[in-house]
Amino acid sequence: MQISSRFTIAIHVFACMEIFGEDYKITSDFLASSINVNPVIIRKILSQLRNAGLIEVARGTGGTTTTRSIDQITFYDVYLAVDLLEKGELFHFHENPNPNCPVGNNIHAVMDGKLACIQKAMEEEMKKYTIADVADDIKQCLAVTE
Amino acid sequence: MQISSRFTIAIHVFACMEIFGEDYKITSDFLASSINVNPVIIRKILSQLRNAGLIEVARGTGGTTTTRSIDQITFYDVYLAVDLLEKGELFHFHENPNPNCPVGNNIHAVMDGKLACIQKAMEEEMKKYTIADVADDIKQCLAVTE
DNA sequence: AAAAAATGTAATGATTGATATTACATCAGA
DNA sequence: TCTGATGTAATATCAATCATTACATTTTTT
Repeated sequence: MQISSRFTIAIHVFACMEIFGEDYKITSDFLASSINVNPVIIRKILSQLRNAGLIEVARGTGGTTTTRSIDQITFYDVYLAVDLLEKGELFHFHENPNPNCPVGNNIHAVMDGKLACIQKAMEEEMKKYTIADVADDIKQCLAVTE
Repeated sequence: MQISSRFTIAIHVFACMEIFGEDYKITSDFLASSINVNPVIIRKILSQLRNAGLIEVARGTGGTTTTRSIDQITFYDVYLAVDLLEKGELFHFHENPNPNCPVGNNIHAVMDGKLACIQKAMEEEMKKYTIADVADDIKQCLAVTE
């Protein structure tokens, strides 16, 4: 099963805030038009980012701003905000192995540590990339094609 | 979104094959009873493992065997066999960013490499663990509690 | 005070994937 | 031939994603 597109959409949101923030007011309609999804989807994601403390959203007047420097916002921060895993577990373990079976009785305990390591490897790699990396790369793309 | 329990079930299958393989015939009913899911689910997973070349399943008579030593079967092998990702991509990218927007036009190219690195970090960690590791740990659990 | 523009959010629907279950054709060995 | 097993189609339930409509609420502007 894939990780929800909410994640890439959220990164896209931040990129728009950085690239267009000075010249435009960043509304959900504005974002929806760049990302090409429904504005309500954007608003839900903005809510999640706001709840995670990553952005502030102006009611009434509209507009979105980051609460800290974008080189301090990692992919992992965004992932946590937007892709709520049940109890934070990446792997879905089958619920009820047979406790009367020597394997069923121990499989969970034996695998948990290994699965946690795998999840951690992914999360640590996610922490290496920031919104600033994405914004810089896009700026470079734009500079080249000018 | 979580990774399907087919993955942990498949590991459980291999563990049963190793722990019980000498004393019992490993049928889908036998496995279903230890894992506590429907036998048809097990048969589907066995099919996937067979298609991936990891096991052989005897028709008619029944029974399952591995095609190679279990210290040569990694979590990654099992994951690939069982959790078919669309085009192998862990992340679901929003499909149609606006090509007329400077951000929408470049976001995909700019992010793809980073997402691939994250996915690779996870896959490389998966390659570190084998079925033998799991089986050994279970044997140790059983030795202690005897 | 009213209008305009935007957010917050509930409600509904379509679609997809996971899992469970029934049913039955097929296969191999006794 | 009978029995026990696999292979697989068909169907159902459930949860999650994403789209969409509708509307209450908030803030600024006029």
